[in-house]
Amino acid sequence: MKFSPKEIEEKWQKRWEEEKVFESKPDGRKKYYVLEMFPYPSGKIHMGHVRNYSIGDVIARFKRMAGYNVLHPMGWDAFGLPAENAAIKSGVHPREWTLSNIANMKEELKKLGFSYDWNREIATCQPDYYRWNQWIFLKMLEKGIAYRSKAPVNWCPSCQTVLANEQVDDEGRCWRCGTIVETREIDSWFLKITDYAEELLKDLELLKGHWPEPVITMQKNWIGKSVGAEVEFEVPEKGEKIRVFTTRPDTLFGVTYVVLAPEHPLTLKLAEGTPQEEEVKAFVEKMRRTEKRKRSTGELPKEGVFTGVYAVHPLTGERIPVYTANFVLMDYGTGAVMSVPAHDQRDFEFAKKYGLPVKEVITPEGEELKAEEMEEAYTQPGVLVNSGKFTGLKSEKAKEEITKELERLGKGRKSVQYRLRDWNISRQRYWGTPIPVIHCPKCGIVPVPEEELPVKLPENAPLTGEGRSPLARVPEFVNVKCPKCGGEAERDTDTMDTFFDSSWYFLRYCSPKEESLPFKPEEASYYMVVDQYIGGIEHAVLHLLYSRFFTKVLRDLGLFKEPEDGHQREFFKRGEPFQNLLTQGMVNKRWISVKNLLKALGLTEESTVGELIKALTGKEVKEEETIGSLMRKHHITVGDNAILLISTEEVRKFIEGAPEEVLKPYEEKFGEVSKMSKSKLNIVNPSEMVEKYGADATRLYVLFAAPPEAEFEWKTEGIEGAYRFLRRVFQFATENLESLKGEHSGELSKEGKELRRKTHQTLKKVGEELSERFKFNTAIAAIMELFNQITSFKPKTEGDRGALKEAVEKLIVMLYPFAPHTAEELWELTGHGELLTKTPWPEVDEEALKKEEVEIPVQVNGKVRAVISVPAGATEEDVREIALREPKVQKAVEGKEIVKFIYRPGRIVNLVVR
RNA sequence: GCCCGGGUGGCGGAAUUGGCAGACGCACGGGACUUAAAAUCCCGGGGCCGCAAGGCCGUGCGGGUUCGAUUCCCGCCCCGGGCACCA
Repeated sequence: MKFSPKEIEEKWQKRWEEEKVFESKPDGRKKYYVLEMFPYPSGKIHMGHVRNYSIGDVIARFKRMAGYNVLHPMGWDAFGLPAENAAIKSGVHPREWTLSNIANMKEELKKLGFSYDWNREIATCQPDYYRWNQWIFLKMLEKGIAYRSKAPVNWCPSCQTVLANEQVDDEGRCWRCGTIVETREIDSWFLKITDYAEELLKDLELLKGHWPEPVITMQKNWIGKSVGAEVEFEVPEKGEKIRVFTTRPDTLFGVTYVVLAPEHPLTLKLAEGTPQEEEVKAFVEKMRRTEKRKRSTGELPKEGVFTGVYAVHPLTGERIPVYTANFVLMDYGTGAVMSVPAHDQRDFEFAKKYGLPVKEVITPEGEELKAEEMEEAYTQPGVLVNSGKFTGLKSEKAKEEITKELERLGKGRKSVQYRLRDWNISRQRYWGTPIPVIHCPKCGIVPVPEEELPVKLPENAPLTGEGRSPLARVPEFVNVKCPKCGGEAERDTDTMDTFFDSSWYFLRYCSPKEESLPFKPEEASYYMVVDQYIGGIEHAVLHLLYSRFFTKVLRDLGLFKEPEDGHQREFFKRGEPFQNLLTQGMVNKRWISVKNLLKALGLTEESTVGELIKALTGKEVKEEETIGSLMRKHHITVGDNAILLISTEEVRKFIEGAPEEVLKPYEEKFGEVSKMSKSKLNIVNPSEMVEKYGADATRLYVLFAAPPEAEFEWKTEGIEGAYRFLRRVFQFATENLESLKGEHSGELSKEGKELRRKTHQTLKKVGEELSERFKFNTAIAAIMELFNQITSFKPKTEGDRGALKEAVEKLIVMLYPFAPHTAEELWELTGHGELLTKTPWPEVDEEALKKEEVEIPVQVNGKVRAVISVPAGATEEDVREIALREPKVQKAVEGKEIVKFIYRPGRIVNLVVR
């Protein structure tokens, strides 16, 4: 029988849909919620998606067989800039663009045969989804979690929009378009995530062992908690106080100057009327023009000016100069620092540059430190010196004591700072959730009444990519009556950051059609917490932190009904949405740039096309055009994939075979491996793979190539291997249908027993991998091993035929989570009436695992010299005797004294000889 | 600079508690089938020496603990990622 994946796949996808086997409703069974990060509908499924969803599908299908009520939903993160950019470029409405992309991608997902409950599909751009964004926002507004503030924000001049700090990369570029970000002051809506900083940090403890360690660390760093003290420095001649934050109150006596951020409100105020006023003004102005990124990365040399005034040290009463400098940032701590040059490297460098005093107040235990001899700051803890009554204390103790003293004097207090900033959710864009508030000249900010939700996006906003929000240019949207006073008022014309949409979508899946609340408390109580979440590491902070924040907020709003029992109760109580997280690695592909190809061939852009052809094929042709000129003609740059160059008509006509094949040897040797991306043209289109090899082979390969969390390099040969394996299994089963369908009983031969043992060993191994370790690559390897044993097995007895039948049957079942279509087909062909999808995962027969004889390696001085076979119940004495009888062992110990005999039952023998 | 993760054949990777290093697959070599090729099937393989039996070496490098180390400890090198004038 011929193996035709296409037919098989269509057949079973249809059957599964007809029998509604992937639909889930709350029932008496234990639930299992497996979730993959929903995709942005960019147009096509890419390999990263395939990998993500294949991992999820293996888990979902296995858990279903293991008896769980599995919730496995899919939806679309459908708001966002690309749709709007497409509209600007080609005039197509963002809704149309998005919905047609969704339709296309859904088709692709269906062809891959993922076991989703499509009844629960959601798209965040639909009013019945985003109305709940608005509802949640209003609840947050009520609770004071959402607030309005004028704040310096990151403005991307290209996207014409405000970006969150998280959306600006470390080079100060927009995360989407790469344009350098500017700073602007804008009225915006913020969410007070900082109120939850402590809880978000503390609950990371609960996630340990369930989430990958790097993700936990990244979140921890992102929240960035520092414990220290706030200290006040008075400036008597101006009647002002400078508040600073420090993590080292123990170094307070070493303060020799104070520094304000240039943007600090006191900077200009203090300098007023001093001889330094003009200089300070010029400095502040200069800093305003300096890129924020450069300021905050430390790549600029330290620079500052004296403000002309002195502050008073809170404990010693000394007069110390006040400076303003570029290295102090307004948006961390209080925007001012106390400088302790002896014990802080930045302060040290600044002090040396401007000739400010260095005063040592901490020494390493048992050592002396001289300020004048220091070449860098001593930043470790130690023992206090020159610190009045605190001299002699250790740093830790001194921190406490000095803080207490400040509190007693009313000049300071204990303080905790976080790096985490509140989340700015306002976007001056069209394709997002309208913010449901009305600005009334009389009443101020008025929330849209709940019964008027959703505030729908108008269809006809002009999308030009310029100016502020497109919604501001739709009068019938903007102009409304104030719900409070009935007077003329205006709607807010901003839309929400799309991270808002994705911060709670996993809850909506629990009740996707609910009309009176974002989700039904009983349903969320049944399905939540997500048992297994799977997605890319790129969401380690943003999406995952926001989702944790939202879940905690929704819990505090009283939207959950706490479950009576269950292992996840603790996660539920703490508002943690995802119990286990798996971050899958990237799918990479080898490619070669024009630059590297030319280098490998020993050519330059000045070489002729003729020389290129000769180097590639050995053919002599007369083509005098230079490669550089050809590249300019086709807009190819040296960083582009060389495939572009080879595919130009001028080159293509001289080479035989596909351009990919011509380049392959050069890619192997001189190419590089990077993430599949459009710009590098190193993309493998999943749908083409499904077309050519089938969904099962594509999925099997992606899962077999590497463990899920590791990166892997896509190789065409690999998917061919997966295809061959499936075909061999299919062929073997269909060629042996008679014995696989029949009833067999009787005695087993030795080989028959071994086959049974292998079958149950594999079952045990695969079961463990699927439920605990998620190392799908080794699970598949084990299945392949079993298959290799099956094909070399020659049944001798009727009982043997039974063992063979059992082995193949179990193999089909084990194959199911990875290659479900092929497995279903074989299940049916081997005479099973019920869907394999509905078949329970088989039990391991512990009896079959037992061995009569065990193979034990025998080492002499740690080197393996022989392998002996001993009866399973052999005593240490028996084993010793068998080992010593072994000729190879005898040879190795000949003429030597056996000092020690080590036996680890069932594992190893080691003879120590001298 | 700080914090994670990693380094094993030609390649992807395996070794679950310190116990036979290299499972499984890919690529490769040899053979069978074929007029031939492809496909398929069988066999082979870490390196060095050897006709072979066998021996020696081998998990980034150097040391240590142990009967025994890819695994544990100390010191270093390299690669990938995150954070970073954060007070």
